[in-house]
Amino acid sequence: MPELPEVETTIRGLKPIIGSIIINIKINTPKLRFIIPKKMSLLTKVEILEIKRRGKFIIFLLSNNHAIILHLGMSGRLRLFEANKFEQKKHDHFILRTNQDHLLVFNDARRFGFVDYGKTTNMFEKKYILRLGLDALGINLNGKYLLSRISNTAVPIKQILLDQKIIAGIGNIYASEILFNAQISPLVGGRELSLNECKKIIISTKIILKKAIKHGGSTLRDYVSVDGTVGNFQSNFQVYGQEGKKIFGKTIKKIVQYGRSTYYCPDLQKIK
DNA sequence: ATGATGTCCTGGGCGC
DNA sequence: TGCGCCCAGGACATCA
Repeated sequence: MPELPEVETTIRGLKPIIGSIIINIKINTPKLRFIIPKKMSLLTKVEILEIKRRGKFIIFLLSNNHAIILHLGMSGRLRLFEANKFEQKKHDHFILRTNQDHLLVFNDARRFGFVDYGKTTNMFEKKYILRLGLDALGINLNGKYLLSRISNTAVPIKQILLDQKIIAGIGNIYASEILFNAQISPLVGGRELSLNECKKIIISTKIILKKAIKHGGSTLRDYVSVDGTVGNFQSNFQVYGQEGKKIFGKTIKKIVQYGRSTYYCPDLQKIK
């Protein structure tokens, strides 16, 4: 579910617990995508120093030189509650209580998400972090970088945008929206793209993702921000989920690439 | 290496 | 109202 804008919206909503002390952590479900390290449930009297994002990963830096890394997967969400207003729900897998009586709750119906914990130095050496490409909103991400990463591959650009090893943060919804914005066909192979087209894609990436963040992300089924409010960028989708509708008089089409839906407008996004 | 497919899960929506 | 089927925002493994 959650792509970069939803993860970013989540992190911004977590500001109230920065500087708080963790009192305890309750693990209701020992295994999500991976087994949750047991020693995390022993965590106590540790300050949350910082909450960062890397691609779609959420990183909590703690005062004991340890870090929690969390991925929301497809259906995961983090919610923040006042302790006295909280009612546990189905799929609340992980509950962190702070000294301010905030509860941070990780709910994930499909359990494709995960929570990991360990020494900060070790956490940044995890392969799921090391292999990430440049962040989609990173200052270093530019057309030249994209070109250098894709100039040898026939993989279609839609699939390339989903590859976290190349650009970290884009998911299936925003990939379609970005390519529509850049007026580039999702079917074009990486090696067919010029530097100028790569530049266009990166510019569109930043435009779309930033705009989505401004709108609090997109809510289709699962996603809500930490206070439970829904994002509304979905009302700005130009092509995603819009099969058969017209844009500038041209029809939007849905195709399947690598088992994932792609929406685009063949008349406006030509394969050169 | 590549690309197509399967897998981990639950739940919502739709057709019947 | 119920049932079965298909689909879903992620990421990875496996197979030919």
